[in-house]
Order: sequence, then structure tokens, then C-alpha cells
Amino acid sequence: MENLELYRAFYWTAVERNLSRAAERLFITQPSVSHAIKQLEEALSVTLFNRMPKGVTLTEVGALLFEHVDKAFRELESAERQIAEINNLVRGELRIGSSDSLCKYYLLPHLGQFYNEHPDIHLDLVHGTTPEIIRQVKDGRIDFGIVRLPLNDDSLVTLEATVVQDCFVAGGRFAELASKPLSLADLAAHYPIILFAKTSSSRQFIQELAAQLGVELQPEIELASVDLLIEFAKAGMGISFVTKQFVMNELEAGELTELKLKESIPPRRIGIVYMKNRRLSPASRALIEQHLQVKLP
Amino acid sequence: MENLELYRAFYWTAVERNLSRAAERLFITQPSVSHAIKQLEEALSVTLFNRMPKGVTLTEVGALLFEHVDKAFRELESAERQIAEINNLVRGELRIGSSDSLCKYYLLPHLGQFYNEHPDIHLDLVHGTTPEIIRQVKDGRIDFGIVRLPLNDDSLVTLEATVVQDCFVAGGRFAELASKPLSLADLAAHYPIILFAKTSSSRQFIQELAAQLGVELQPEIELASVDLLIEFAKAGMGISFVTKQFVMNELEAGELTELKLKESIPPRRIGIVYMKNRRLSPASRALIEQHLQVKLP
DNA sequence: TAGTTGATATAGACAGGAGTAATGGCAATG
DNA sequence: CATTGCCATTACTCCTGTCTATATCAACTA
Repeated sequence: MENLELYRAFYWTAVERNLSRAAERLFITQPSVSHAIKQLEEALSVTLFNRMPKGVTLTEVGALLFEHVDKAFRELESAERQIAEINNLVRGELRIGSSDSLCKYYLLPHLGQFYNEHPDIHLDLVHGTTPEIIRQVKDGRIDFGIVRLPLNDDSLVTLEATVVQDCFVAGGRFAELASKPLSLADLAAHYPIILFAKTSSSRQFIQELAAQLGVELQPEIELASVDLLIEFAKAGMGISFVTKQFVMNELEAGELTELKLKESIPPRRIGIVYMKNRRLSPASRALIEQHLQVKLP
Repeated sequence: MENLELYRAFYWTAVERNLSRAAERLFITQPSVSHAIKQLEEALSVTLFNRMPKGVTLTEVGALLFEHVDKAFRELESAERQIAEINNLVRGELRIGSSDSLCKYYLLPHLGQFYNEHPDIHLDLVHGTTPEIIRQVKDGRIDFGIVRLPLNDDSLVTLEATVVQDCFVAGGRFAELASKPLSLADLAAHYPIILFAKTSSSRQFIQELAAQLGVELQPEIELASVDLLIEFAKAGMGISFVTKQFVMNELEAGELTELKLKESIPPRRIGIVYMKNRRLSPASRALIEQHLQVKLP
């Protein structure tokens, strides 16, 4: 068939058994329906309706066709209904990528509420390094990513989500260091430093900062997770470089203490990134605007 | 959706993963496809494709939609294929109505050959009185009818199919009557007459003919089937009024003998009738033209 | 039997929109 | 860094789907 719209006229005519009523359903006039049916009949070289004095009835072939057209239309309706549901947030999928610890400490708390409000939206969280996240955003495998800024990529939209402050924390026998300001050089020279693994942006950040200050930062211990950084510091194994917001609980509980550093550590911006030429899914928009409280353009 | 044609563009784009190739499939240009996809996306308020440097890929929603569109299209294709088969006589249905004995003696012999040639065309034979057949033709319940002519109904097409000759036949002890010509009055007065039931056109025919000749035809025996008319005559129970063509076998075998009547019985025309404003199915056309050897207009 | 009602079919005109050609922009590739 | 192979945009053309008006037909109805 060269024109699927004809099937719509056929469908309603078959349902209503009356061209005029079908026309009303289709919001067109009766001659248009008549014409459409005729075109369809000619295209298929069959008679689909018996024209009776008081309406039309399906021929055998018409009835055969109707069965299939009916199924096809139900199929399309079903698809459209499901898409409407996705648009209305009653179902859908939310795929978010976040680098390293941002997932647990920034995203997770907000996701809880989102999940309560939209339990049928399937969550898919991936984590990886910032380049990995960017890659997946570009490939369309995730809806958006949460990464540390700055980022310069013209094909991405970057929204500042929050700002975090890194700091050195100590616990156990090193807790007393908190009383007096220290310089980074002092720390590096006299205390065991615990840093995140080399690949992390956090590690690169402090390493570069130290280098600018002419300090060579050589960690005593390298760990692959923020949780371990915290635990090692709590155990008094050394001084961990962590994001302050991520250790709030421990600081308030007195299990960790923030060291006063003579040099100031610049805050680091956390951003939401997604493809410029791609529309965010309704679920993404809802999460970003309503839960993460980030204003979308 | 207000325009089903957009789904076609969507379908091929999803299959080809490339707007330009989809355009080729659709015999339109790439910008048209691009435009169509865009319209569909706006109508559904979703993004269906990720535009990649080397083509497009389906988004999650796009993939969901594709499943359904694919099914819908298969459904329509299936319908169109079946209709094509009906047009090509590899399948279909043939619904024929014939009054009384015409079915067995005229139609059946030809149907055998038709069935051999087109074994997958379903045959549906209905028989009834001429008015019943006409009614069913008009209601579209049968494709065409085979009835005795004349018939004056402007909404029907009437084609003369064959001509039959009625006659009186006898068997057994009455067979000797065949040697000398008899008048209808003689027959009516001195011999037991066996006629078909009152409702039949055959009965009305001979009754009217007799009345015109001033003869009152009072049957000794009334029967409801041609077979019984034949059997009773063969058994010598009386003289049956039958269609000569229907008793050919018995005449040739000598089981029955045709009486010589002084009056001539006019031949009766048998016709094919169908609705003027309805197209005959391919199967009907084939049977009528090729097997019944009746030329269609 | 003429008139009415409730259907579908046909004819002709018109406007909206699908399609086109030309062009631009972008990303990957060698 | 030019080339290639994509998709998007624009401006214009022309087709076709739709409309109005009218014809036609069958079944009632008075």
C-alpha cells in the first residue's frame, strides 16, 4: 500500500458501517471517506464494502483485511499509549552516569525520593571515569552524566549542579593536628598521606595543586574507593584527601577532623552534562529540575 | 498519531539506521525523511533516534516504538499478501447459490474441475428457492446465484448460462407409452403424474403451461427432490416431469424413456445473476468464464 | 405515485503540506 | 587538513487530500 492513511478511513468505516459516521470520526467529510475507500479498493483490486441502501457492510475480503488492520492499529495505539506513559513519568527508564563517588554521595540521596515518587521508572546507574561517562553520553547509552567541571566540549550541555570543597581529614592519633594550621608542604613532609588512585580526577586535582605550590605529594597509601579513604583516616592510618561534603557525617560525629590548611583549596564544581542535540527524557528532566534542583535551560 | 505515513519513514529509518538509505527505500529524498522523523518525534514528544556521525541509532523509546510499528507493518503486509493470493486464485472463497436441482445437475460437474485446479479456494454452496437466492445475492452472502430465467430486477446482472428442456419421462410398465405421441390432456386424464413440490419453479412452470392449454394437471404423487422424481418414474410409479438434461444417464441406460408429447414444452433458460454494483471475486470470474463457459460483460 | 429521508458517488476547485534541490554544518578518517 | 559521509535547514513547487455542491439510489410514507 502506498498510503497508510487510507487504512484509517477503512478502519472507521468498517467499525461504523456507515461512511458518514466514519467521516465524523475522522473529522472529514463523507465524500472524502468515499474517495478514500475507493482508492484503497483500487489499490488492492478488491471490493471491501457492500454498498447497501442503509450503509455498508464488509465483504469477505474486507472482513479479512479488517482483522489485520484492527490488530495493526491496536499495536500502534499500544505504542503511543506507552510513550504517553513515559512522557507522564508513570513509566520509563532513567540512565545516569556519574564519575566515582558522586554517585553514592551526591546522586543516591536524591534518587531515593525520586524512586518513591516514580516507582515504575527503571533506574540504571553506571559509573566510570569522566571520559567514560562522556563517551556513554555521546553514544546515547545514558541520558546524562554527573561529572566534575570544568569540561570543554561544545557538543555537550553543561549545567553546574553543586559545588564541593575538598579537604584533608584526620582521625585517631592524627586528629590533634586539627588544632593548628598546617601548610601543604608540612603535611607532605611529615605525615602519611592517603590519596585516591591515580586515575581519579580528585587525585589529579590535588596533585596538580601541590605541584603549583612546589610541593611533591607522595602518598603513603593509595586507595580505590572513597569509603576506604574515610575508613583509613578514621583508623588513624594517615591523612586523607576527601570531599568535605562526603564526610559530613564523620566530621559531625567527631570520628574525623578537618585539618586547617594554610593554603586554600579551590572549590570544585560538579555538573550535569548531556548531549546538546538530544532532548532529555521526561524522567531526566524531572529528576534534574525537581530533585537535584538544577535549572534546565 | 495524525499521519500514519510518518511511521513508514520511521520504520525504514530504524531498519536502515541511516536517513539517506531509508530515503532510497521510500523513493523520496533524505530531507523528506529527516522532516518526517522530526514530525513524528514532535507528535510523540520524544526523541526516537540518536543522531550519530555515521547514521542514527534508535533511542530507548524509539526501540519501544519500533517493536510495535514492526508488528503493525507485518500485520498489514500479511493482509495485503493474503489479498494478493485471493486475487491470484491461490486462495479465497466461492459462495454460490443455486435453486433446487441446478446445484447438483448443472453446477456440481463443473465444480469438480474447478476444485482440482484451485484446491485452496473454499467452496460454499447454498441452495434455496429463486427468491431466497436473490435475497442472498443482494445481501452479499453469496457471490452469485444460478437460477431459472427470466428475472426482471434492475439491480442484478443476468447472464444466460444454458438452456434446459423439460419433459415427461416414464419407466417400468409405463415405458411403452413412449411409442406414440400423447397430448398433455391424455396424460393428465389417464396416467398417474408425478410432480415436484408446489413451491418449485418447475412445478409452477408446467402447471401454468397446462392451464394455458386448458388442462388441469392434478399430480398423483408430489415429491420434494429431483432424485425422487427420477426414482419413482424408474420404478414405474407414474410419469415424472423432469428436466431432460438431468435424466440423461437414465435415458441413455434405458431406465427411463422420454414421452413424445403433442404439445411442445418451451425450453427454459438458466442464468447467472449477481449484483450490478458489485465486482465479482476473481474466483467467481474464473469459474463463470473458464468453467461454466459463460462470457462476462 | 410523488415526496421525503438517509444513504453513497461524482465533479470540480482549492489550499496545505509533502517533496525537492541546494546548502550548511558536523564528526570521523586517513 | 582536506575529504567523505552523515543529518538539518531553507525556500519553493506542485500534488493530493479535502471540501462544497450536486447527483443518484433505495426504502419508506402519506
